[in-house]
Amino acid sequence: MPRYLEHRRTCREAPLPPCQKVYVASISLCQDTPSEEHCSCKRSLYGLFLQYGRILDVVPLKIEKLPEVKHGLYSVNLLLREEGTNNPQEKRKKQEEKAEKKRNAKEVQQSGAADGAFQGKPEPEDAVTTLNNILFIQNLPHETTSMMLQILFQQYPSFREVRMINAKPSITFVEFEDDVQSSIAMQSLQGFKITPHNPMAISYAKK
DNA sequence: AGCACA
Repeated sequence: MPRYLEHRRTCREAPLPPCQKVYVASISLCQDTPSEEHCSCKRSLYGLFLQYGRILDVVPLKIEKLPEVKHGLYSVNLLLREEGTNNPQEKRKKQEEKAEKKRNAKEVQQSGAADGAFQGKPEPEDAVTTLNNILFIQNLPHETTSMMLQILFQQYPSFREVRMINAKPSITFVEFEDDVQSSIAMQSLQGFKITPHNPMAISYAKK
């Protein structure tokens, strides 16, 4: 039995915690025929939403008003994770991050650097600042699939395709039709976490 | 950290 189904079964059998919130998200998706239990989109949605809480179900939606869209729209129903329900590892990491922020703030003060310290120094004309209709994504967790990335990026207009690199699973390229659209997608998804430990780092691809 | 495909 696939892991995402195991997870769902556990959810059904386990007594529910005092009800938090039920979150419903609808997302337009892939072309796969959703043969009930194994559709790659469904699996990807489980993968993407697991971090937010206890997934009750991923339900294909029927859209009568859009007869040409037979499938590809799902709602994800889940109980949002309560604050502080995260595992101890995460807690520790958060504490470390806080401590580091403090340290950094001190260093800045001591060196006398103000907010405008870098004003006047022109940014180097490198890949980070050069617009491109292709985005370069880094820091992806191993379990990332191109379907997951497609779900994330195709919600922005003029999405073209995701190209993963087999040899380097933690990076990928996402193409849009122009650099205006790619920039919007970049801003919106910058730092998006597929797992709590992997905020994605998005920059423009090198020309 | 890292930049592939055409």
